[in-house]
Amino acid sequence: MTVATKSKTEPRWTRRKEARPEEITAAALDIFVERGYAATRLEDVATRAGVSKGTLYLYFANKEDLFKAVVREVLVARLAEFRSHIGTFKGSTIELIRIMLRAWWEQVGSTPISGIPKLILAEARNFPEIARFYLEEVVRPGQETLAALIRRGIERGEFRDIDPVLAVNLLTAPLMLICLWRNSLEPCSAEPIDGPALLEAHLDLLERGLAAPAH
Amino acid sequence: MTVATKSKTEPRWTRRKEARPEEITAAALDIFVERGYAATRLEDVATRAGVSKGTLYLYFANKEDLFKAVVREVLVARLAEFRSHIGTFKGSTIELIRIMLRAWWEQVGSTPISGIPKLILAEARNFPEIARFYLEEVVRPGQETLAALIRRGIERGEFRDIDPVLAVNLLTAPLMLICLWRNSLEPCSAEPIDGPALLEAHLDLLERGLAAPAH
Amino acid sequence: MTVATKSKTEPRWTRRKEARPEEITAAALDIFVERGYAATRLEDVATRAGVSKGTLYLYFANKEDLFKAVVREVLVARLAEFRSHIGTFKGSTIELIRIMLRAWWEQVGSTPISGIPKLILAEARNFPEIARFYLEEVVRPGQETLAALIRRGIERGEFRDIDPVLAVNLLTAPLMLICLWRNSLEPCSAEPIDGPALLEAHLDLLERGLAAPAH
Amino acid sequence: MTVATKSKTEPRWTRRKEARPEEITAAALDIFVERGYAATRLEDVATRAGVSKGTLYLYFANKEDLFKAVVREVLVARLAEFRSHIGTFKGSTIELIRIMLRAWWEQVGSTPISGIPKLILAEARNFPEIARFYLEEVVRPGQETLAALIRRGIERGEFRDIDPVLAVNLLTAPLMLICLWRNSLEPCSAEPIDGPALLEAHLDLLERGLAAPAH
DNA sequence: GATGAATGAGGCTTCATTCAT
DNA sequence: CATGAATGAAGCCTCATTCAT
Repeated sequence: MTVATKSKTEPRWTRRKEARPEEITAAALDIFVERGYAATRLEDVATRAGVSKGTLYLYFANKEDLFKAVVREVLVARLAEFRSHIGTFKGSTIELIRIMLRAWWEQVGSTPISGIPKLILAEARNFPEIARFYLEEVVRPGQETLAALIRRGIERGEFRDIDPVLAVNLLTAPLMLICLWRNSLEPCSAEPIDGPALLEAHLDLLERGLAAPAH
Repeated sequence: MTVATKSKTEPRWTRRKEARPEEITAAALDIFVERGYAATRLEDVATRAGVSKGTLYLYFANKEDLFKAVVREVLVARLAEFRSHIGTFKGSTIELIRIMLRAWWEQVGSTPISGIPKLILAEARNFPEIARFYLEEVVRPGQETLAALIRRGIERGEFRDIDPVLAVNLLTAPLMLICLWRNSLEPCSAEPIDGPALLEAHLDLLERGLAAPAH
Repeated sequence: MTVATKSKTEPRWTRRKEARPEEITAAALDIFVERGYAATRLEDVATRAGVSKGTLYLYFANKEDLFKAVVREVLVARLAEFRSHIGTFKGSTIELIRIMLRAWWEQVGSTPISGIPKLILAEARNFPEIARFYLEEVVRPGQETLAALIRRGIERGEFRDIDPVLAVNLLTAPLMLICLWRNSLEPCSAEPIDGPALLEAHLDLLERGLAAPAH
Repeated sequence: MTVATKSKTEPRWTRRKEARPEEITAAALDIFVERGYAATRLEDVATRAGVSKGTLYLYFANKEDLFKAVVREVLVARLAEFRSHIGTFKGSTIELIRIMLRAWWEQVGSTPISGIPKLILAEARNFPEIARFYLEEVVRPGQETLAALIRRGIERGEFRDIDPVLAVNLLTAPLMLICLWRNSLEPCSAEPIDGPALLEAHLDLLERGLAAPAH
């Protein structure tokens, strides 16, 4: 929220107050993803953020508020960024999809943000409000954007006739798999998933599997 | 104190000792899936199982023990059942896969067992031991079985050359999506996923996407 | 309560019901002495007595009642026995004392009954009623008997002039020490006290320490 | 919520963090001595210490840890104090003993520390570790010191030939009696023991009973 | 603003007690 | 009579939250 052009007034303070909330939500994201909401102790969040327990309450009303802030902040920031890209895609539909998935890997799949889906899946039933927020702000828009892409492919004769909704689910399933694997089983000594390779294989499968029959 | 004149009141325990553990784990599975481990209160488990709090401790040493019993029991029971089927598959490889996925839907995807993957993904980092158990007893054998199927398809010239490990991930990703969706977002008023339709679309995609080029 | 003259009716039962209460109190004495009242679990008492938990309640109304029964039974039985001896003592006073202490060792100090004083000291403040019972039925009569002995020694010119009450305390202190040591520190790997030797040394000390000056 | 207009209400914590542990162990000593370990409720300890239940856990990991801290703190503090006195004794051996016992009365017998022996005797078998600690740090050194005194008396021709170990037990038995009486039966309306008088009588008995034969 | 000592509601767990068999 | 499965009150302990400094 607070940004670059800030005053130079307090010279003796090295840690800038304005950065606090972000430092805290970043720390909280890590621990919420790692342990889940209920098992996360605010003391641990505070410690990882380098502040005291009491300080959390200067910025967030309570644990639930912090949780929502974590989800919202990360999502809201990324969503804006993502949407701006989507409009600019050009070329053949499968090429658009290829570019999108690669961008997704760069900005989500390979970053701590990949922890958000795991967090939400795990806590959805304890936080229906957050689940709905996520559904409406992330899932639905994402699905609609992708469904539009699929429809574009069908209309342009690139893809065979397929239910766009089902196609969107098939398109996104491996992305979910990557997010969840990376943030749950992989840290428990499972061998890591090779994200880029899986995405390329997925794209190959999609290209052939969606292709319209050769006239 | 006076006992003589009452004889038809509801009995304190009509059911058998042998039935109790399953009744309890069934109730516990529901609630663990719904809320996660930490947020699950044993009192709620007891109530849903129709027993008192103390009764849980006649069968399980503590909460963690109950949790492990839930995972182990459900998995172990299903695994045995599943393995017996796998050996009997015959016919073309894609047909085998088709039969397997449909069987999976019948026995896992459409049942409460679909909650187990969600539970494990959510709690893996709090229960690394269970994560490892699941990896070794479920994930790895499942992946190996499927990888063998893929290899069979390649060797018989049915499938194009593809990394079997990646193919297995692509094959299973929509199954995971179904499990997770059904047990997290769907109960929060998200529109339900049509499992059978998604699986058929998935199979179509696989059939075309894996097919060897018609040379 | 139930006694010797019992019918010969049920021939197929080997374990006689009438022995039950004593078997239970004997087991309970051991465990109460070992762990204290609060830390004693009735399940352990039942197991050691070779009966089920429910059976305890056929003979004792509740835990407290069992505790009181243990104390009372052991004490009442011994007290009667002891009192019968006391009247018969003869000879010089120090000789009487010598005989008494040796009898005490035989019948109390070297037996499980030595656990009773430890039990009562440990639980007196939680069971004032028992403490008072013990004071009035055991401590006070014992002290009076001994005080009478001391007075007899003084009157007969055997002992120097000493406050009989204090003398009784000095007389009994090593007995207490033996009881407590044997039932608390000794089982924790402390080297055992040699009861008979200590009593003999105590008697020697008393003989010289109480002796009237040779005028 | 509104804070401004109240400012003179009782403060939640006026005392220092450093004072708390001692306040708590002092309160705990009282209640542990009074009720025993198992029957002591931490809530009562907290109340007597003037803090809340949770506060105990800021200073002690759990109930057992608190118990050990009570024993250790009281003993360690007194032991150091006591040892410093012992070296400085001079004069005839019986005179040394006389001085020691009087010092013991001042510093132990007449103070709450007299509750420790009762506590340890009562709980030894539940806390063998503490029993051993007490044996090695208190009982054994004390016995050795006293045995050395006895030997000194024998060597200097003041005392007759007696087994020093037995003599030590006879020497300390009345002290134990005082400790136990004061902390168990006496609070249950038993008439109090006159400590100083008993100790003087004990010293008289010892002086005569241990004295070497006249010529 | 920032701290961390203090609080106390709430959950896990034990075990004395009950009662259908 | 005897059993032992079942109960639920009670106590230990955790941790989100508050607030004097």
